[in-house]
Amino acid sequence: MRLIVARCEVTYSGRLNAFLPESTRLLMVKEDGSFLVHADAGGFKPLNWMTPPTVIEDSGDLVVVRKRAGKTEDRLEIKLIEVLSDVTHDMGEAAGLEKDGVERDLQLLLADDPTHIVEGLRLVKREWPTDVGPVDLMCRDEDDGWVAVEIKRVGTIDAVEQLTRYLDCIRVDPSRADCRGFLVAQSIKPQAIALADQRGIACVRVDLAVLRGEREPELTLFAL
Amino acid sequence: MRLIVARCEVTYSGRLNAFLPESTRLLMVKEDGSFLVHADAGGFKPLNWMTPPTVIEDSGDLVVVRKRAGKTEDRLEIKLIEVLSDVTHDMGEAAGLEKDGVERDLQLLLADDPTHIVEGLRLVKREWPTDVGPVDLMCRDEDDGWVAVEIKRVGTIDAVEQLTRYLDCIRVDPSRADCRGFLVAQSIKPQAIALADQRGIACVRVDLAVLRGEREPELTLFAL
DNA sequence: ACTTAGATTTCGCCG
DNA sequence: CGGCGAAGTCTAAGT
Repeated sequence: MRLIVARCEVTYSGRLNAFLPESTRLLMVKEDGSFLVHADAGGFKPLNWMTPPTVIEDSGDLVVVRKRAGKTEDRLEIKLIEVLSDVTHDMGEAAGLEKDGVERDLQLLLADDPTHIVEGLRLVKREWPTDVGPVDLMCRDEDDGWVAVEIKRVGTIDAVEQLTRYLDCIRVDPSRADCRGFLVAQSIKPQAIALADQRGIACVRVDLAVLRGEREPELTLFAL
Repeated sequence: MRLIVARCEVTYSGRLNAFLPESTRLLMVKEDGSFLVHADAGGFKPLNWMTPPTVIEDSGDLVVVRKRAGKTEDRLEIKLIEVLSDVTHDMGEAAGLEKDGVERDLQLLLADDPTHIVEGLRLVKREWPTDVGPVDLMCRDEDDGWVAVEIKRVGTIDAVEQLTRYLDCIRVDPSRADCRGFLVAQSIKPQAIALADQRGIACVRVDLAVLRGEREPELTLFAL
């Protein structure tokens, strides 16, 4: 990885056009061809960047990063006015990132015990296929009625649209014409709830810690 | 900006949990409290990060970055195994980024001259409000018929869904029951065109350079 | 190669 | 402050 700290001007042309006037910034050149321009503020996002594959030309006072993007070309030009530092470090190969708590984990926990969604619910199949994509969970309720469940970390209007498409598909089969829909998420947006109501889709909020049994539900009615 | 190159382990807990085993990485501490962990590959996204406001504690062999996130706390722990480099640069104040060519620019240009969408079209209002969000442009055609226009940089199936929701809402008013829908974009996906056709929504491709009058339309029929 | 859906999405605007 | 929509979104997976 090469790290250059320099006063510079940056011009980007490609999917849009952008210009950065003279200032001191960090230029990062990764081993895989990634190129990033970072300011000393502004959170995790670079001011400008280019993802691999790139071609980088460095003529000393001008760095040009290019990439083929369809029929046109993405181009990043950095005019170096004063280089304050220019070092290269060998970092070896990267080690993998292990994550836990994303949508897939929610789905596995709920598949393991669908009663967290609604009492008496039983899993028929995870990733139940339809013509327009797989339903996260297909279940049966206490009365043996079909229930299609869409799981999200954050429930938005798009999730309701997605579940609606599935239900349209599922209900074509007369034996599943009465299939109900559930949107299950850690948090659900008001507009999603409104649209779900319109379409007769139920919304359920779940808590990751409760699903794991690390914490008791806040409300336990008539616990026996 | 402080730049540390070190062999380290990283643990994140917050919205999810994540762990990075020992490897050499770049730790970036920005003046505004942003903290980033970059590998020597993987594009513009850091492996781990935290956006301001943060509290950073550095005990020499352990760096802890903390942030209040609602009722819980986000926490990033970096166990330093070997520090290869640790330098700080003063970068002064940041200079603003100027962008051009995003959806907003398209919308302004088309609002200024809707005839680029279809001959004879006149603007009634930009960001015309409905119950499910604002329509980009509400117009009238040559015969005084209502026309709702959705503008995107890239027209996808989602854009058609969005415009459909708007139209459902708009057409509730009997005086606008015949309102037509237009999807206008620099490029439109084949599937979006197919769905739009099904729903009687027209698709129009526009060119940023043409809108600006920098270039003539490729096809001029019977130009007078 | 193209499309779909997730992401600690982030970011900016507007209420 | 929260909701909502755009983003040079990026990225991984499926087709």
